[in-house]
Amino acid sequence: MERINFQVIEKKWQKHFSNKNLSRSKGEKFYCLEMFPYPSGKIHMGHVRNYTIGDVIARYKFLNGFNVLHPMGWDAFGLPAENASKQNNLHPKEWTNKNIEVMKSQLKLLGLSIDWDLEISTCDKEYYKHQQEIFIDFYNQGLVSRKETYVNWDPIEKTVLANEQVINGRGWRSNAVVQRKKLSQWFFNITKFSNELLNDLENLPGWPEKVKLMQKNWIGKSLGCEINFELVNDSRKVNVFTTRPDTIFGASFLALSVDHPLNSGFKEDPTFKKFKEECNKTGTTEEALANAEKLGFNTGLFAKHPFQNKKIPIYFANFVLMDYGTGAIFGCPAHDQRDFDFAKKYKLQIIQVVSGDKKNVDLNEAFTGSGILINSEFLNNLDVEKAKTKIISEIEKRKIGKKKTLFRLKDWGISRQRYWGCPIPMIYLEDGSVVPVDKSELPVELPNDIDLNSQGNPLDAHPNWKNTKQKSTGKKAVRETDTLDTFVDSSWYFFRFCSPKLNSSPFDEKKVNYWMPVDQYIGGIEHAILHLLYSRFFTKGINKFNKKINLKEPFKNLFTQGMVCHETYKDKNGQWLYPYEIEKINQNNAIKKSDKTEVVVGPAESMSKSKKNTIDPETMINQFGADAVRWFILSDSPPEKDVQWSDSGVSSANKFLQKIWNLNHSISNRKQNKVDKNLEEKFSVKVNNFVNKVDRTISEFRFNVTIANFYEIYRFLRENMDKEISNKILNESAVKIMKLMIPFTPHLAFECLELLGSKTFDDWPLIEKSDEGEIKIAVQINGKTRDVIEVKKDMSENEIKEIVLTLSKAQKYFKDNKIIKTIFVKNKIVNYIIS
RNA sequence: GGGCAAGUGGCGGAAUUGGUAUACGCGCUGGUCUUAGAAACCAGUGCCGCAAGGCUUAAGAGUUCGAGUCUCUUCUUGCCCA
Repeated sequence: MERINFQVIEKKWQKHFSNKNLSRSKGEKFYCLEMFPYPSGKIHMGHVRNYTIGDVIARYKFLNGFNVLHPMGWDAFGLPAENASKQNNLHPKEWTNKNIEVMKSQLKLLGLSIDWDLEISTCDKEYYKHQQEIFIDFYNQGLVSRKETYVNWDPIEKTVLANEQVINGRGWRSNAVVQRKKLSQWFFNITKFSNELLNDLENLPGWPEKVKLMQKNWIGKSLGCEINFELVNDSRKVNVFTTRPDTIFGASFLALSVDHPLNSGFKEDPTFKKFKEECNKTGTTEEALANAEKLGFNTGLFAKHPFQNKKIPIYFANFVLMDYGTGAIFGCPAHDQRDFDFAKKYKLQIIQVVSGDKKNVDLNEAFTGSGILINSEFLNNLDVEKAKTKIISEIEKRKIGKKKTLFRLKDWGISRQRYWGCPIPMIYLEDGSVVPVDKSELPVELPNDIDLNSQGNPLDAHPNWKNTKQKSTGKKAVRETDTLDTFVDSSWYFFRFCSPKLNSSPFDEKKVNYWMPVDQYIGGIEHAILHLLYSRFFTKGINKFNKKINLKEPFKNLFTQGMVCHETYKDKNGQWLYPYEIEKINQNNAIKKSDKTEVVVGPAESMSKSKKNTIDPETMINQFGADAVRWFILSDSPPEKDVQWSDSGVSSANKFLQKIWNLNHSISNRKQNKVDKNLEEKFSVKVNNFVNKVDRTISEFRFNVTIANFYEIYRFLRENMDKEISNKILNESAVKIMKLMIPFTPHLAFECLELLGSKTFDDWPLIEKSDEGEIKIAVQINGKTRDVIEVKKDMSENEIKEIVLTLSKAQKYFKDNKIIKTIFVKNKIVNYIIS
């Protein structure tokens, strides 16, 4: 058997790829982009899957005549670099660049069709200088603002923590109790585009419905109205927002946020102070608010019901927040669970105003379904939707409130008290004004000489850097020492790839108008909301101020691939073990290699360092070859679903690729024997059908099915090697099939094409429609399949009946029975209904 | 609690979208070759049954000549939102 050395051919063809990209002078453009990686150290299997999927698509499009852009870069700013620096005493820049070198070489081992001439890195000043320019443009467009908000503050680290860095109310590293602190922060006014971000989802048919739905829920548009409540014996008013104005006749209390202005009379009240403290302990997430025990502080004040002669008590409550709506609600216990819980606790009235059957019932919980209005004066007998419309128009007529749309989406806080990020290009003048840095001074460069072990933000502790002058006036100024959230870096990198070397501006509009939008974007579902929403916001922002850009959405088609999973292993002490530390005895049992003790085999979970269930891609490539790794990671599951890594799987991929080589070798050395034209024709038809199938399944992203097809065609070719088929036809067929394999296993495919003497390496086999003369049809009796017969295509019902009654296994069913009815579907089935 | 998915052999998964259920791969069993193992090759592998045959797509109903696919109910799992 002929053997092939994968290491040798992979090196050979990678050298060949390195001076080629997928661009063509002719052909429609196709921008294929995978989410760029964070340079954490080494690539992991998730990257392998993501970039293999992308490579298949990029190569497939190229082979089909498209002019393909397939770039790669590095999402290179971020906290891990700072942490690693403290541990290894290595500057974040050096740590990051070292990782980039390693990961780039690993990606090259995979044989990806990436055009490395376009490589960008977000921590490079040639990149972030343009980001600062865009920031200033956004600022000038009113898309940037400065606001005071509550943040998670770590008093030991003296820094702001992200929500996911707060564990059980403590800092993840310092273990200090996290405080809610009010800080002045920079924001992108993403809410200015709330409507567009929501409505334009409808123009994205190439996005998964799931992702669109998640974004829709995140933006959270709700229609409702504001109602002004007058107070009893008090000139102040409380403006309330509600999405259920139809339940106004069920209102039995008002609930206000502790930060509501009405608190002015209570600020010195010790009970109120204690209550407010209690409220601050409750988290701010919607989930925490819903689950927390409902607490109230009775103000002793009353509001007048706007439609009835009735007094309504006013409470401060822990489940109402100042930054949603107006910071005040009216409570309708019968139809909102939180209000219901609250009313039960404080013994407030529960008035049912919506009912499924027009009757009052004793409610055990809030009724939130739809129904008919009751106990509601002029709204009675209307359904919920009609009642909403009517009450809103009534409220507007009486000038006590107005219709209002509210979004759940909040502005995007972008200030981070970190060193390793893009400096925010703003300065503070002595007169208190805050202005952008002059564009001619960009970039505001990160200083290299910093002390990462200082407490708080290192930039704040760097006086030389911090103190500056305004260029135009020469006035003394202090720099903003916060850096940008790293989500900003990844919100426009796809623009930069269109002209990555351009120095004068962030991008060349002509190139952007040619290449954008990204035709196929590929990445993990975990970015379904934030990264994709922010990128859409940036595109809309750029579109707003740059009139040369005509682009509403950045990503035409989106594909979200599943994760790579692996079994987990624990030793008898409950310690996680790496796969290489254990030995499988059978499917469910394993032992530890070092001491032969028993190992608990856990279910497959997404690969993570903490569970030690990771497999190193480079080790696998060295052992089985890059083509086998690529092949396996696509073969076992549909790409959108999770895939379970298995060593036997990748090993069998390697064996199969070896067989493919061997087959091609046999074909190229085959001795010609007799030729049967008829047989040869049938053979060609089958090969053609296969080409069709592969083409279809690739375009549908069903690569696991494509690979199953390759196994079948291999077997078919193998079986026909000693049949009466000409060398010419066999060789042509093999060339076709190897071309189909280029997107999956480029090294092997090219090596085989060279062996077969192919003249071209950059085209796709013709998709010819071809008919098979003979087809199989199912013979059913009373709907059950009793036989399958092979007949000529398009054979008539009568001809088939003849065959069924004389030759098929089904004939016995007709002996004592009459045919009552026949259902005949040409070329598919015939079904006889018999008595 | 709400929304959205999904449920097919020992496992990963196919099924031309209402027309041969279990393709293909893994695993397993037997055989050939080999000093032995590995590799390679051949055969088998949904369940029950010696067989003929019967049963089978989470469970149950419905529509249909025909349902993994459509409808309803229930159960389970996953994700998102609360």
